[in-house]
Order: sequence, then C-alpha cells, then structure tokens
Amino acid sequence: MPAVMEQPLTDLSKWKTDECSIGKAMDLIGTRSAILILREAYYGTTRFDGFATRVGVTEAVAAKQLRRLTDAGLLRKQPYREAGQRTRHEYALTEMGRDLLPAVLALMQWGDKYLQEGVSPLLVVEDSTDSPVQVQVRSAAGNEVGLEQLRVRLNRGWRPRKAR
Amino acid sequence: MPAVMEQPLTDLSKWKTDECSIGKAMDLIGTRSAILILREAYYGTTRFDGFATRVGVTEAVAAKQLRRLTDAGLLRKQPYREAGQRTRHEYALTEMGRDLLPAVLALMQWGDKYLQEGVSPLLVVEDSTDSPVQVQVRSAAGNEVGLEQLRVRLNRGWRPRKAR
DNA sequence: CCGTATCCTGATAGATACTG
DNA sequence: CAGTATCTATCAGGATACGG
Repeated sequence: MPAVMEQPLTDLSKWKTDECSIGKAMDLIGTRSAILILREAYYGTTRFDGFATRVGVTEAVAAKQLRRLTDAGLLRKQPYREAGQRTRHEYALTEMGRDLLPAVLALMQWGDKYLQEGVSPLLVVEDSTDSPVQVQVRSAAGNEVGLEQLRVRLNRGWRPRKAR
Repeated sequence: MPAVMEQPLTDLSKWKTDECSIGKAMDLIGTRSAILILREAYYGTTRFDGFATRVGVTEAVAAKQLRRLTDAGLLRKQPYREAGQRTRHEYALTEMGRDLLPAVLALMQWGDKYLQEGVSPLLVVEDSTDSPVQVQVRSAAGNEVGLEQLRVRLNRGWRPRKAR
C-alpha cells in the first residue's frame, strides 16, 4: 500500500510543479558533477585542484560547478593562510552545503545496495564507534517510518505565488 | 571540523571515480524528470498520464524516463484489471524504487529549508500521528551523527574491478 | 488513455591549449 | 596551483504531430 496524498494534486492552479522543493533542488544541484563536488567537500577536499582531480572532471567543469555552488550558497570561498606561504583560498562548506549531506549519503547508500556487485567500495562510519551510518526517515514522534506510513498534504499557511 | 578520509584517495588506480556509488546513482537517476517521476510514484501516481501531467513534462519525456526507471528496476509495469473494464497497466514501485525514498525526501527537506521563501508548500507526515517526518543520519549504535562525527574509509573486502 | 516519431534548443561535460 | 578560452559531442527536455 503506497503513500497517499490527502487529495490528488490535480489542481495545478494551486500546485504548480515549479513550486516543488524537489524540483527546485534538482534545478540547482541536480547534476552529477555538482553532487560529486559536494561529496568531495564532505570528504574533506577544499582546493580547486583537488575537486577537479578527485571528481575526475576537467578544470572547466570544476570551475563552473564550484562557482555555481558558491553563488548558490553551499560553498564559501575563503582566504587561506599558511605559515610563510602566500595566501591561497579554499572552498568551505556552509551550513546550507552541510545540510545536503543526508541527501548525498542516501544516494550513496542506495547505490551501495543496488549498483555495486557485492561489496561497496567505501564505508562511512561514526568516528567514535566505527559503526556504519544509515540514512533514515523518522517522524518527530521518534519512529522510523516507511512509505506506507506516510501521508502528504498541503501545508496550511502556504499560499501560491504569483504567476510569472 | 569537517569529515575526514582515513587516507586521501589520491590513488586513482585503486579508487576510480566511476566506482563511486554516488556517481553511479547519479548516472542512473540523476535527472530532474526521473526524480520527479519517483516523487509522483511516492505520492501514489501509477499511470502514464498522471506522471506526465503532474510532473509537468511532455509525453515523450515521461515515456523515456518511465522506461528508464522500469528497465533499471525501480518501477515495474503491471497489468491492471478493473471490474468490467479493459486491461490497463500501472507503474508500481519495486523495493529498489522504494529504497530511494530517503534520498528524495532529503532533497525535499533541503529544498524546503533553503529554496522556499518562508513556508514550504507540502508537508510529509507520519499518517498515524500527523507529525512531520525528517531524514536523519544515524549510526548503527543509534546516535544521530553530523558531518563532524563521520569518517570515511575503504571497505575491507572490496577489490577494484578490471579496467575497461 | 497510452504512448511513438521527429525536430529543435540549451546545458553538461570532454579535450586541448593557454595565463597569472 | 588556480583558473580561462574554445571547440565539440552528447543528452535532457520542449513542441508538435500522429497511431493503438
């Protein structure tokens, strides 16, 4: 039994597709290279060359996506001083960038399960306990919930925006 | 303090980018329309026309992505009989498709927070309690963990595949 | 209602070469 | 090390028209 909408959203005058958070998110960061650059940021990469090399894209692509993510607010370009070295700069995650971690880990978890034959190459673990992490859907009440226990409804208080 | 790799993955002979689960996942379902079609499946849509209309794409795009998702194993095309009606078919989620729910909800949650002005349009709640759901990263030990408490390491037992 | 076929635009991304 | 510039191939996706 699948999840269910309280009422079908057929009334597109109220619910425009381009109001959807998922669609907006995909418009902004829904490319392979953008997600992979974020992955690298989570792994600890901070410098231009590191992103280009480890993601395996050309400098042109790395530059474009780094600019995009920086402009969008997921990364911040900061000056970076090392003792006796000339000033460099690094790309650091913002809160906005960090907050996408569950989405990226969820993708990884899913890919590990279905797109690798047998063993997945990397393990993400809790540092202190070395136990693997898992992405879960939980209710505020504290229960882990699956698709069958979900319901979707229009948010009271939300009003459609003007047409463009 | 960011997450840290046990050792930097500069050795690309061991760690090819195209072995990455995230990259593989993005190759398969990393387009706006594919994700939005999955969203609709989670919302309960099962028929061709519903997908095309609600996602807001042309039939050509809907057909292509539905085929893609079906071929990949996230959806299954099933015969569908209604009393006294001619046979139709519906697109049903497989376990593989359901298992992507956390990723899609994580995207939605992130978009709600950063890409909507003020109030998010839709609410996903636990049916029985009406309390909103949240996507979380948890360790097997049961703790919710943030980026700072994570560590990434090569999985023992994993061996690189032959070059292509 | 469920698609297929064709044409077209724009964006992703590779290759290569060059600057501060 | 950190990019920019150009040129090109591939693909997502819109528009439109047509067939089961």
